[in-house]
Amino acid sequence: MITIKEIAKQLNMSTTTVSNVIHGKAGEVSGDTRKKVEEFLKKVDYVPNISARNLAQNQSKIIGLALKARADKYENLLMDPFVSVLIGGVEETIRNAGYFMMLYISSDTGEIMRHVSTWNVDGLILFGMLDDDGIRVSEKYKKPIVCIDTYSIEGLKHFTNVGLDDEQGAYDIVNYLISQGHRKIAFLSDNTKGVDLARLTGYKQALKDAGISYSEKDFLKIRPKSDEIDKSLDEICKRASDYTAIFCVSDLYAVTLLSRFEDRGISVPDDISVVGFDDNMLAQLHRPALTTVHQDVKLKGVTAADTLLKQLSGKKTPNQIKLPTHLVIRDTVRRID
Amino acid sequence: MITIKEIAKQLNMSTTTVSNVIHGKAGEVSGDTRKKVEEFLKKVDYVPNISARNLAQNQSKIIGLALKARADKYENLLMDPFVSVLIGGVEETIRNAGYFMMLYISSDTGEIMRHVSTWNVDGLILFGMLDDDGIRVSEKYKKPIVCIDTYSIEGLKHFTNVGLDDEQGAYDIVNYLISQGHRKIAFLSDNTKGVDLARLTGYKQALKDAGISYSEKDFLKIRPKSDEIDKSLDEICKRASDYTAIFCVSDLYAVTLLSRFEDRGISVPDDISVVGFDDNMLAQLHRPALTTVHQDVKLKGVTAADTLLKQLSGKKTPNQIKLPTHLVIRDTVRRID
DNA sequence: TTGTACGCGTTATCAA
DNA sequence: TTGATAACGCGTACAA
Repeated sequence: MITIKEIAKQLNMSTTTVSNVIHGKAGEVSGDTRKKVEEFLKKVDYVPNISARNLAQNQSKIIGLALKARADKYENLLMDPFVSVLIGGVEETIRNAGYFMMLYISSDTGEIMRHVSTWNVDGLILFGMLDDDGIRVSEKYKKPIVCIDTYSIEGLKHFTNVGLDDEQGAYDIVNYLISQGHRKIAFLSDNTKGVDLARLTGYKQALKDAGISYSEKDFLKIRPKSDEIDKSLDEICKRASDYTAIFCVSDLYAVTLLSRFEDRGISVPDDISVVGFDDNMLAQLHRPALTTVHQDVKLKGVTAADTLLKQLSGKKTPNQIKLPTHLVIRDTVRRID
Repeated sequence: MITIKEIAKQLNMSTTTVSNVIHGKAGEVSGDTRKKVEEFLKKVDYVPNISARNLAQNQSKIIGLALKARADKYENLLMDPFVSVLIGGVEETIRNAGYFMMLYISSDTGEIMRHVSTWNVDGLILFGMLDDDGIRVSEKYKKPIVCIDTYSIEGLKHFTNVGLDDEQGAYDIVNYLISQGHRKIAFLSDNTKGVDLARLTGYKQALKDAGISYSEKDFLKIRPKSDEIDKSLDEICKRASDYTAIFCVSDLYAVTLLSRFEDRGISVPDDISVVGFDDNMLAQLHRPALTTVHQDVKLKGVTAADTLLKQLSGKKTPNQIKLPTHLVIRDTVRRID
C-alpha cells in the first residue's frame, strides 16, 4: 500500500500537490505536473487509505443498514426473501453512489447505536424498528435517518419513512375476496404491530364497508419459531373450516399454509381460498399460484437509499413516502355463491 | 463524540492512562484511577473512533464478503435464497467475534480488490469466483482469504476453500434415481463450471457405474435471465418426454421446472420424476415436496467465517474443508419398472 | 503509576 | 502553481 507521502517523495513534490491531483482540483495545479502525477498514480496503483481520509474529514462514506431482528421470529433474518431482496436494493444504490454499506443485524438498539457511532456512519437506514426504538436512536444519532416500514407516530415526526400503502393493499384484496362471494374471512399473522397492524386495519375496514362483522377470534395467530410453528399450524387448520377464505399477512405464511393444507387433504381453492401479501418468489412458484398483493421490495430498498442520499446532499425529502401496491390474481381464490 | 483527549483533560490526567484503562491494561494503572476513569467513560458513553484506531494500528476489524455476481444470472443476486442464508451465517459469526462485515457485490474483480485495499480489510471471504479470478485477487491481496465453493485447482493452492461434497451428493441422488428404476435421466443446469461441474461429474459417474451411457444432449441448459427463462423452459419441457427423470442442479431450478410442468399438465412424479440440490425453503414448501440433496448453507457461511477468524489469530487451517450432504427423499420421484 | 511525544495517511490552511 | 505544516483521534515507546 503506497501512500501519498511516498509518492510525493519519489516525484519530488509536496503531498499537497499529489492530493490536489487526486481530487481533481484542476485549477490548483498545472497540466504538466498533473499528467506526471496521474501517470505515476496509475503505475503504482495508488489506493487511498479510507481510515486516514475519514479521520481527516470527519466522515466515513459508510451508510449503515441496521436490521432489528425480532427475537421471536426466525433464527436467521436473511431467510426471509423480503429482507434479502431489500438489502440487495439498498446495497446496489449505495454502491452506485460511491458509498459503502455496513450491514448490522441485532435485536439490541443500544448495540446498533454504539456500532453506528464508532464507525461514524454518515447515514442510517433502519428496518424492523417498532414503537419507540426509533426515537431512542434519534436521540443519540444526529445524522440523516431513513426508516423502512416504520409506522410509529412518534417515529414519523423525526425522520422520513419509506413504506407501502399497506392498508389500501389489504383493503383491496379483502374486497376482492368479498366480491367473489366470501363473507367468512380470517386474518392470519404473528403480531399486531407495525405493518401487520396496517394490513389488519385494511382488512377490518373492507369487512366493515361490506357490512361484515369482525371478532377477535377471526385473527388466526401463527407462531413462527421453528419449535412452535407446527403446533400453531395445526390449530389453524382445525379452525379453517369456519372460514371460506384466509388472508395471510405475508406470502411466506400463505405458502406455508398452502403446503399444510395440501398435506391434510384440504384443497385450495376448492375447499378454502387463501391469499397473501408481497408477491415474492414463493407466491409465483407455488402451485396453485398464489393470489396476492404485489409490492416492489427492491424498489423499497432503492427508494430508502435514494432518499438518504438526497438528505446527505442537503436536500429536503418528504416525511412519508408510500409506494403503491396492486392486486395479483392467480389461482388460490374460488368464486362462491 | 467525545475523545480520549477530552476525557483526559476533564479528569486531569494523561491520554495514556485513559487509553490504558480502555484496553484493560490492569497492571499499568492503579485500581483507584481505573475506577474513576471507567465510571467517567460510562457516564459520557465513550465510543472509540474506529478510523483513528485503524489508522494507528494498521488494521480495520473489517472482514470483507465479496460476492462476484454472474452477469448472466439474476439481476439481484440476493434473490437467491442460497446467497442470503450464506450471508446470514457469515455475518453472525463475524459479529460475534467482534469484527464487522462489509458486503460487496460486483462482477468486476478489480473493483472488488480496490475496495478491499482502501478499507484495509483484515480478511476476505470470496464467493462466486471462477477459474483464475481467485489468483488475480491473491496477487494483490496478502492477507487471509477463504473461498466458498471455489474449485479451480489454481485457487486451491493459494487459500483454503469451504465447499461441499458436491460430487458425492450428486452421485447419491442420481444413484437413488437409478435404484428406483430410472435409466433415462437428464441433467439440468445453466453452466458447467465450479459447483455445477462437480455435480455434473457426480451425475455422470453414477450413470457410468450403472452402465448407463451419457451423451451431450442429456444436458438440459436453462437460461436464467428473466427475458430468456420462459423460452428455455419451454424447450426443456418439449424434451422432457425423452426422460423419466430430471436432476436439476439446484432446488430453485427444480421448483421452477415443477411449476412449469404443472402449468403444462405434466404430472410429477407420475409422468416424470424431478430432483434438486440444496434442500432450501422452496424445496420444503412446494407440493409435491421436492426430493433433493441437503446441504447446510448457514453452516457453510459459519465455517468460512470461523476459518478466516482462525487464520486471523495465526492458526493454520486445512486447505480444503468439505461439508457433507445427505439425501432427502420426499415426493417427486416415482418408482418405475 | 503516570505523562510526553510521535506516528499512522490524509486533507486543509496559509504562506511562498 | 506549489510547499510547509497543522490537524483529525488513537496507540504506544519511552521517559519521568
